[in-house]
Amino acid sequence: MKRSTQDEKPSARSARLPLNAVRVFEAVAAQRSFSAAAESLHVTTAAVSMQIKSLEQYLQVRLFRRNRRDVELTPDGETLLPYVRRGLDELELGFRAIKSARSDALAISVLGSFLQAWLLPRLNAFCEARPEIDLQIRASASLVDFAREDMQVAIRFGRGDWPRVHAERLLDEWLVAVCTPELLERHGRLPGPGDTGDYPLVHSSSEPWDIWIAGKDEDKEVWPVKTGTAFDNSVAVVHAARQGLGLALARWSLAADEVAKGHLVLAHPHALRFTRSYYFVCPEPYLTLPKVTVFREWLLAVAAASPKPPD
Amino acid sequence: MKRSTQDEKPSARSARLPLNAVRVFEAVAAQRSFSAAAESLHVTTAAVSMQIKSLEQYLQVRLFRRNRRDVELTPDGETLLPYVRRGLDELELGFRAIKSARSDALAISVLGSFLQAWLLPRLNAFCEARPEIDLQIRASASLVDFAREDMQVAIRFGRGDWPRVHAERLLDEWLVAVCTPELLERHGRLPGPGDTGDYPLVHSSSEPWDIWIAGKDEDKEVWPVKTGTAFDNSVAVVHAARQGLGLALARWSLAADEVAKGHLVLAHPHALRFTRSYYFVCPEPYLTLPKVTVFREWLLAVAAASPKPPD
DNA sequence: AGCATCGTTTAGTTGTTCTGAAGGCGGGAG
DNA sequence: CTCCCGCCTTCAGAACAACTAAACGATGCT
Repeated sequence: MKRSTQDEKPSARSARLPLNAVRVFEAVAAQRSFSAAAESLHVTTAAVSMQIKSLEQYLQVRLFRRNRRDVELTPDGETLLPYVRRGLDELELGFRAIKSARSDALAISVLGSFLQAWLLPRLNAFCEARPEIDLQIRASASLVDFAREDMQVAIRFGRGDWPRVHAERLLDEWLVAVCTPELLERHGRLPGPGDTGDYPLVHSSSEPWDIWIAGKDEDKEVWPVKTGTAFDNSVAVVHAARQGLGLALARWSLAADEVAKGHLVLAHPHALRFTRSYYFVCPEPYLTLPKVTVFREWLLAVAAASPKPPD
Repeated sequence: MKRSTQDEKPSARSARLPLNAVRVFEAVAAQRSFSAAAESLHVTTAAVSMQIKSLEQYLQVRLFRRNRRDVELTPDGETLLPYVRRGLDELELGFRAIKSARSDALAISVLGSFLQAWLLPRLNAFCEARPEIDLQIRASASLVDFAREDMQVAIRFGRGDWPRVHAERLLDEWLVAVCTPELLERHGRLPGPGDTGDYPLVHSSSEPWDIWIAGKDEDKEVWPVKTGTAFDNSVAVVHAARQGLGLALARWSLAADEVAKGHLVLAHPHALRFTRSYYFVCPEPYLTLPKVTVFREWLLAVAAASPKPPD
């Protein structure tokens, strides 16, 4: 093969960018340690050291400041890191896209509470309508990293401001005061937000009664812990209320079905709006996968048909 | 170094994704040919063939259909390609970001006509205010590929819908009918859009008089060619009008300065709005580079202070 | 002080990637 | 029809990049 020095194709990508060194760079930056990165890459520290050195030589820039006890990124390294993360994520996402385009499995990540109280009761209809799609549900409290896991879509609770994903509002959320009809008859309607009358209260650690009393949104991440019956699970609170244990402050989406069936009633017509909502989330390019499209459209339709609280 | 089989760090990126093969894949996909890709990568066809083979083995998927005369992407390859492009672009962008963070040069790509008639007259102020920034202007009609060129920002004309860049509206654009004051005195005001009276007309191929007569926007890409004095350059039309050659249909941004100085006057107060505008464009992450921030803020301020047409 | 930790260096080895030549395959020219 | 050409593939060996092990320097902890 002949080689000339000046025959670059105009669109040719510079053939020498040290991609493997880039991967090593990301590992070191993530662990802030050459040795730890070496271990996670299954090579020796020496190999990592050399890769980083070669990348630094290529870029003519020092990427890490080697301290005695640890390693930190230089400003240049700090600049580079987010690009490298996004770049490698994108490549990995591509590999996963192919894998998932080849199978009929659709893996969904969803909050346990939401799954149990909202999604599961509705999911049967989808499975029957689309038996060819093989749903795999994964309940999880933490955010999915689509580049690291074979997951195609997620339902998340938040403000829809997650970086580099397609996020589409599904359902708004409210807090309502619910109890059994019997309890309501015994104690009467609540005078209003800010007052829980003489009701026995059922507490949830994530939506404490303080919110209702303050009449404000849930922006504070951590509320003071209250004594009394408390659950660390938003669904458990609803169940407790259904058992007649007391008045519960519940997420509307989780209590709505029970209210519709008459098992629970609102002790006050007011519904306290969350600033956060439920979102349908996936990597933007996955939107073109047929099974994702189908599921998304079904989900949006079902969400739109979901009852809103009174008030 | 000890090695166990099950000690994956949870955050470790799968260490074996064949990054070099990915680069080869992109080259082949771009050129639709193993041999051409080989040449642009400065290796033999055999090497390319093996890289692709190893990638196909890794993914357990055929990426190319080898025809006799050429090569085409399989659907799976088609799926993978955009991810690979984005991923490699992002990495390359990172390298460029470091390089450009280290220098005080700010490279700007801008349309020749806009540069000449709008940007240059204003740029001096910037150079004086920020002498430490070393501006490099590049006039170009085509869109810049920030991943392939060492260019930090651009000014483009369009609808602001370019993929994967930050685009911010700078200036709207109008078409106005301009001529010298003498000509206006001789021929009088135009009766209205759709009528050019008995004026001699100066034509520009990119903004032909058909637009004015139709009173419609310039959505059609190609207009029928008109006979008569015609220029293929939007600035030349303005100059021609200034020479008294006739009535010109000119972009407001290019004629405004001449109008302000009284060298040109509007033959009709109507200004025909373009749906396209001038945009400040750069890769999103570059927005954090100080020199980009400084230039962007200056540019937005100057654009906001730029005169709007009457009407 | 002495050991432990961490990154670097060196020299030698391993393993991957590349080359060059040969080969298959099909289309178009003669 | 046959031959040659263009294109990708395969193979064996060569070239090279990447890796390991071991020794080393630097530093902090005890």
